[in-house]
Amino acid sequence: MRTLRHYDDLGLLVPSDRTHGDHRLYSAEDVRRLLAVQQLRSLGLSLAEVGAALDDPAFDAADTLAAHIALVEQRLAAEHELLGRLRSLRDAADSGWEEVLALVALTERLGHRESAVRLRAALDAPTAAPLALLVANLAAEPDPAVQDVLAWAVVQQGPDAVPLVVEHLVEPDPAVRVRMSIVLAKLADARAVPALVGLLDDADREVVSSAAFALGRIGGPDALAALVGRLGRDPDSGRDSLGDAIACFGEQAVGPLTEALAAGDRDVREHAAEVLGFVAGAGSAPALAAALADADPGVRLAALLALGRLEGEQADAAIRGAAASEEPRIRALALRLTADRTPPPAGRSR
Amino acid sequence: MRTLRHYDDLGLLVPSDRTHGDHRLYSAEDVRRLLAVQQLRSLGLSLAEVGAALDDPAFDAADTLAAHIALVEQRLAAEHELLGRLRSLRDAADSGWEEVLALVALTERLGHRESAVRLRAALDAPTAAPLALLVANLAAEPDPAVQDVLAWAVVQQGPDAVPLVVEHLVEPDPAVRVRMSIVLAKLADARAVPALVGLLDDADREVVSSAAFALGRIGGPDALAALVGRLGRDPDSGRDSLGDAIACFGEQAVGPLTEALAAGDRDVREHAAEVLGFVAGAGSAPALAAALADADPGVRLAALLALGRLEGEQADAAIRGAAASEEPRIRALALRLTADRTPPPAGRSR
DNA sequence: TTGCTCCTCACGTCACGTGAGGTGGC
DNA sequence: TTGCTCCTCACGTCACGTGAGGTGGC
Repeated sequence: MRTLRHYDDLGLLVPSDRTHGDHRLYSAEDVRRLLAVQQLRSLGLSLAEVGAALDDPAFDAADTLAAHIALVEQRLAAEHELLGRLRSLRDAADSGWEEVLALVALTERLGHRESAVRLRAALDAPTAAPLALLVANLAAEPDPAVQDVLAWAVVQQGPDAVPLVVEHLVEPDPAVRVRMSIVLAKLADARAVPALVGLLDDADREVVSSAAFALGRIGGPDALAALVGRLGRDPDSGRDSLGDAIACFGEQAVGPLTEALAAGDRDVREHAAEVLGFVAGAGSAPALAAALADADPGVRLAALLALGRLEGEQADAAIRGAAASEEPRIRALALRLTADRTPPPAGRSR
Repeated sequence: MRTLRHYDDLGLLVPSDRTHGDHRLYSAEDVRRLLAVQQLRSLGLSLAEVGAALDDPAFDAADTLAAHIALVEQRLAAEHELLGRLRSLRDAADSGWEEVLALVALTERLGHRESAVRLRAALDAPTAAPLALLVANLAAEPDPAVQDVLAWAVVQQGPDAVPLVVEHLVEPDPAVRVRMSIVLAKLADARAVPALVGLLDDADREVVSSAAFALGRIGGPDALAALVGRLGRDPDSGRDSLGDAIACFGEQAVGPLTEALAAGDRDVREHAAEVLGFVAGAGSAPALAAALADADPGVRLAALLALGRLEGEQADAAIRGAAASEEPRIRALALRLTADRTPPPAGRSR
């Protein structure tokens, strides 16, 4: 075996004896050392490192392994990125090397250090780039101007982009999750709903807001149910975006909101009442009128405020009723709302 | 730049002209070729492949890329495995190289092609091996005898093993998922519940069964709710394991099962009735008695059969009542059950 | 005596990096 | 004339693989 001679030459494993005919003779101890060498080599250490590990008492095991792990992690990340690039090129390769070269050139420009170059590349991209490349660069792009162009390019490609964009919703950088949510809002495709629903529990407020916004744009019962399920859970900062998103559903939202107003706990009921005030159409009035009798004063107040935002006879009647409440705060607010609600002139022409 | 001379030597990029002083002169065309070479190199192609790609029209782009992708995937997998080994060795490395060598040797023996060697290694392992190594080998082990020893060794290590075992619940091989579920059943730790609940929707029946079994052993309201949520969804083969698992909860299961019996759809109600017959204690009888009046004949029959498995006065009374049913099938079964239920001799001694 | 194993050089791998020593253009 | 760049060999990298030609033990 050549390897043994190589180790002998290096002085890594010198057989402790030779025969008369100069053949190498390995003792049991030599064999043990050989095993050790092979074991350390199987960890990816170089022969020099192996030699040091076995002979130099100052050569620390923990340090060496830690450094080696860092190195392997780095290699792994590089290979992973390369693999991603190769896969996104595979389809283009059917058209031959020119196509591959053009795409690699475009990729290089999209990853250029000068944002001006990236911007030019993004403007050129839609005609030539495969979707996966655009989406990957959108995720990695730091410059807002270039992001805009890439997002526009992705949205232009239509529904095919949805699964690719959804994959990036799990990226560690919250800004990327926000960006991708906004693109999904524009694509408005129901396949994005489950992943966006997952983001409603995100640790980052901006992410939650943009996911809620996207769910509002996409619509559908699942999205609505998930949004209503969030009611009452956000502190002030997140409430508005959630309400806006639910308001996108219009009349459809009245049913679930009414249920939440009837069955949820205090915070949920209060929030549901608030949001009902933003839902277009008169369907919300009965539920809000009923909520004026809620057990919790905060909910009663929120219901009255919401009624104040609604138009129509039912809301008028409920507010008039509240003006006779025993509760001073409710009474005062109801009177004020009544004053603001100039009744439409008789005949309602306009 | 040495690289240009190297490409010149190889004939990959020969400058189209030289100056009087023999300096290389690269034309615009040469520069384009250089860019192409660098682009293809950045994909990880060798210089020989790059040369062929640029010069040999028969050298297919799609084939080359596909082969290259396969190669990179293979390297990536190997690096990934190496990284796993290195990480599991990192902690041991504090004690020095001897410890590392011993662990590598043990790892080699645990991965040996002869199962006899692996068995010996597994028997030696508990005293020396870190948990992650045992768990990884348990997942990869093909021989049932060795699996048993490794599973035993993992269980011996107690609750620390739980997160490591849980990670392997997502492995592609269903047999591995089953094996890990069984280990989790023995560890009986609540941290495993969410992942096991996920396995209840697994495509593989055996996996679902073993996950249900493990959830039954672990217990807790979440596990119970998830199991009850599966009622009525499995074909015949999966029913028994689900019922057995729910039966592990004893009296605790009566409440959720009663709810399912009242509110679920036909299959759910029928299955809930069946399982109630296996839940120890008399708490099930009232719900089953009520289910004798279910709208669906299958549910009525299942409730009666379940009552037949229960002991106690309430069950007796319900069965006697059913013996007066207008439904021939119910009447016949009830009479038969009444005959089988010899009333306990007066005095109830023993 | 005949295969057979093992021996010692020594070149090749892959894509260059790095001097050593020399030369043309500003 | 003086730096400066570029030139041509040519060795080194990393862990061996692979002959070429020779020799000891069965």
